[in-house]
Amino acid sequence: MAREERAMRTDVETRAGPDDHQSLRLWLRLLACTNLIETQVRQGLKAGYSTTLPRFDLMAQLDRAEEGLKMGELSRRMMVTGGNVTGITDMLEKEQLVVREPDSADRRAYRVRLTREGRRQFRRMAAEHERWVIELMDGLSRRQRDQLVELLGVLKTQLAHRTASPDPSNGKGANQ
Amino acid sequence: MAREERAMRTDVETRAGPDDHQSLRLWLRLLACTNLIETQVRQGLKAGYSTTLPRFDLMAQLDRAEEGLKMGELSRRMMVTGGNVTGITDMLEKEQLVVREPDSADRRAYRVRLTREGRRQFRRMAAEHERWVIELMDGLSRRQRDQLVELLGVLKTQLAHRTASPDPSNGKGANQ
DNA sequence: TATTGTTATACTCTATAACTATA
DNA sequence: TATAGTTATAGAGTATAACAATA
Repeated sequence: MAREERAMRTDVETRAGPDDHQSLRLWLRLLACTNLIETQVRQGLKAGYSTTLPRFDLMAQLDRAEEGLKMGELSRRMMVTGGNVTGITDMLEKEQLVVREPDSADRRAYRVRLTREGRRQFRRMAAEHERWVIELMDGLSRRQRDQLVELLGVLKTQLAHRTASPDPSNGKGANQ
Repeated sequence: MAREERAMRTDVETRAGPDDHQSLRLWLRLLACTNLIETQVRQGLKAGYSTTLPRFDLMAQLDRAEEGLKMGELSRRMMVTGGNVTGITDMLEKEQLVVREPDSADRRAYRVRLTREGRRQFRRMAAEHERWVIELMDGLSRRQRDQLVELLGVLKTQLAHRTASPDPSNGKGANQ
């Protein structure tokens, strides 16, 4: 009988040597924590809802956009190229969790929206997702979590400046 | 002429609402920071070395193992199933960056090692990788980085307990 | 001409499962 | 029987690039 292989990408920090630089250790630790949590979340989404993180992400974007979003807007928000959004939307539409509706102002465009079932399912997922996260984080004190949120906020701001737009002058817009 | 689509997975935090729970905000922020950095690193590895993070990871494991590692050991350390390690190793071997050598003690097994060229290239990559990371982190003060390393250490420890081995009694070992 | 979205293609990473050769 | 590693397969996610319809 076949062996069941099971593996989860989790602790990349094993590749840090003992005398590595502080920033490198920080990065590997950051990555390790993220992978540990992400693995759990992915498995939860798959086991409980047969869905994936990008699908969850797309639905999350729509959940906060009553009037729906155009494909290009989804693409930008998810930071993913247009073709991918088409693919994910196709799947979700086939499962009747989202619909494409014609955009009244631009006949090239659609507005993608959650269906009622889609919204219902997303809310359920999101609530459970939050419970997972809360549980995963509960080894930290409230104060420690606050500190982390704060420090990561600083880091994120710094990173955004460095990474956001390699060439903002290139305002080609949309799907890019 | 075709439009060049470019996208980087970066800021997932856009999916957080204003009144979300603290742990959820922490998680989304963690994910955002990691994605921002990871995107940069991936691009750097691709642009400068035509390689990927998993390949880098495998080479990093080997760099710290003078006598090489068996496939199963690589699999465990990288937290990836055996088939994947075979595939990545195949590619690296074809490029003469690693070699499989017969294991003297077990004729079923190989020891995978970096070639001289592989080690040379890895060291070069690793040095540049570290420079990228240092630069990405340098918006934080030394003290802030220390705090982060510390707090993430706590988090990681907690997570490891929760996630490490779903069933440690199952000592089937190896490729699993 | 430029933009919106789709299609087609290709590649990497991943898991599952069956298979082989040794142990 | 169990383990080491491979092979085969399948699927998701991603990017690139060309395309049709509309602006």
